[in-house]
Amino acid sequence: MATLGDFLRERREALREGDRSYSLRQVAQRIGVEPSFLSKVERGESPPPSEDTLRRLAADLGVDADTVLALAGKVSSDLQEVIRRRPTLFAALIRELKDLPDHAVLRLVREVRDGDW
Amino acid sequence: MATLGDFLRERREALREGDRSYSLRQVAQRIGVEPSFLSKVERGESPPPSEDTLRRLAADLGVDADTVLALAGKVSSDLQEVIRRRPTLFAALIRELKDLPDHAVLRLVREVRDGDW
DNA sequence: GACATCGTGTACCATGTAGTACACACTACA
DNA sequence: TGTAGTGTGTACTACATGGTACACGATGTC
Repeated sequence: MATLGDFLRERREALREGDRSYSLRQVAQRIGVEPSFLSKVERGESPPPSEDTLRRLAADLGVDADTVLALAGKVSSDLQEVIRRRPTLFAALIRELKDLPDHAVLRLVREVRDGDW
Repeated sequence: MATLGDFLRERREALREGDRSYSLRQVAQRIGVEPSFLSKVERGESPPPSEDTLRRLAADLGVDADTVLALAGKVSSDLQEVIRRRPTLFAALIRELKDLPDHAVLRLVREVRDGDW
């Protein structure tokens, strides 16, 4: 699995091929941090930004926020809140699904979405 | 919902009815923190302890660790890791289950546990 | 060849986290 | 009636978090 920094830098440089506004400086300005800070984040020299900053960054780069947060070692606060509201219930579920293959979990997601739960 | 401090204090004092070793000081010593710190935690005057400390405390008091962590505004690190490994997949699932009633989620847990997933 | 833009290096900082250390006053009880 | 144990108040601390501020040299572009 790529590191957060590599992932962000690769994505930004890819976008930059077709759009000069994806320079480190301009992205930094759009998401509201100092260029030097974003530079350090992309090179893994700084501990990852806050959830809010990561979300703005993910949005600017057009990538999935949950993925970026995961690479930063974080879990979205809205998911955490769902778990905190019913901790034993969701803990049981997640531990049950821990080792299931993707397709099985996905089947579950669809079942819930389509079924009359 | 009770606060962390109230929950811990009530539980400890209940245990203490039948066992003098559940004084604040003795519990503090068993779980490896200073009595003054545990006192502040029980009165909500200190930000919640670390996950490790909360786990030792939950174990000593014979209560569910996930519940205690939730009251402390935290989510068990092993659950977080499960999500971080497959962030989009688990994010989709959890958001799907967010507003489902307990019995529906529980049914899901059992289905997975018993079925051939 | 001037000027803008680029990424980076260095120094700094406010706030939060997760506690320790120790003295104090009260209660229990033998 | 002393002494052992109880909960609490005050002061302090080391480290992590999440950044800012600004100068620097390289690059590109007109």
